[in-house]
Amino acid sequence: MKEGLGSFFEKYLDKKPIFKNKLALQSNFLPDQILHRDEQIHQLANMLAPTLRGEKPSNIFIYGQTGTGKTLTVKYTTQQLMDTASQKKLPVKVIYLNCKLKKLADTEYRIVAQLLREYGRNVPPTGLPTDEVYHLFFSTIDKDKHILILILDEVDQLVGRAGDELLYNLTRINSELKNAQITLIGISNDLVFTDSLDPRVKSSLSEEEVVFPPYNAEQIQSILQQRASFAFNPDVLAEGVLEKCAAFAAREHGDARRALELLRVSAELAERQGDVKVSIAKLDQAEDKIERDRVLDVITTHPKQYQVALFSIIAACSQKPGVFTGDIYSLYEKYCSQTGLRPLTQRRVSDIIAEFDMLGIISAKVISKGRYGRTREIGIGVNDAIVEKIKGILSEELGLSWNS
DNA sequence: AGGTATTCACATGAAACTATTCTCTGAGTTAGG
DNA sequence: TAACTCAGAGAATAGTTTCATGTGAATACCTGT
Repeated sequence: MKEGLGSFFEKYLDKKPIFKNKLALQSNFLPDQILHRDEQIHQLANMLAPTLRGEKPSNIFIYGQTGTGKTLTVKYTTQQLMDTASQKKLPVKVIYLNCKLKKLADTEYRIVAQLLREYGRNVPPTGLPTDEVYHLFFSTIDKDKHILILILDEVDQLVGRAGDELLYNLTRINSELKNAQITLIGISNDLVFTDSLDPRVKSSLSEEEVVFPPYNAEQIQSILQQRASFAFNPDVLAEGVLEKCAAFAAREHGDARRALELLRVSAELAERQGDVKVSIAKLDQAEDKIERDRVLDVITTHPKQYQVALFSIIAACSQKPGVFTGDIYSLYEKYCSQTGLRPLTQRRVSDIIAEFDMLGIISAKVISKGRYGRTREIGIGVNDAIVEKIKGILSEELGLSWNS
């Protein structure tokens, strides 16, 4: 047994590795050359340049769909800016915050707290009144003269969760600061989200705008090429893999992140299966695996109530197609009493169903059945193999069986 | 027949409530001088 | 008297519940032919 394992490891080491540098395929990898975004980089650089003369640049609003290189470009540009600034000893500070990160920067309080942390002041995660944190921030930031460029990634998430109060305060804060000045860079992939903003916030946040169009298949392919040359040892990619990968991602509104993930997972699969090459067939497997992992992860990390709800949905859907919210809810109540769980209200379950729909695990469409009311028509949103997996997990987690 | 009005079964929104986690404050307690 | 402890007050937040209002189209109900 021991020897078997030993030789396994030895073989493993002998094998020529597929990856040279796996990090290059991670979405936060910052290559020193960014392809197909020259124009946007140029615009950004122009907008931010006044910083170097000690003038506050306009606020900038950036939008484009997911995986179009927004974050990457902004990080790259500000990085360059910082390099120049620190060479010339100019007082510039760049802070990047991703508003989607739970528990870190998704509410007003947490953002200000996080900013303070960037300035070296530790702030408790709770317990303090919000305005006290604001005051602290105020005095901290105004202590010495500098320009702060604050990048808020995925601002739409922040506004959806916490309202535009924070943005309003931040845009207004400049007039009250004596020394420091703040410039906001908002990044969003929701094009219509600015409509829901307070008009004052909207106009001051988007003094300047930069748009990131989706990549086309060709561009994605060259991006993949670039990353692949970093990430892989030569000759591990089979003919046509990059092409297919690019085509696949281009189909989904030019999302480069997807393409990179697909490529990475394919290679991981190949490596694990002991192949020396990444074949085209691996791409399909990888696509499957990504989807499955995503779904299963969602299920196992959600609380019991969600699981019972999903259990009910699957149970109902496997009986007959075209299931409605009411059916689900009564089933749900039944299963709740079986498991000894206190059932949630229908209002809540309705939201849970909507959430599962968002996650793509089920498909729920609001339809009107005329005289017979308005409800959601619910169906399963993933393929059968995954459903079977889900069934297994759920019945184990909940201790319910599928035949009642 | 053609046109309105109803009506159903929830959807969708907003506000209020609950439980949890955390800080801060100040009264009471302790130990040392 | 200074240092320490510990309960209670206040905050922020997530997850709900409660209450209120909205809604699309299949039917019921008219109306006039």
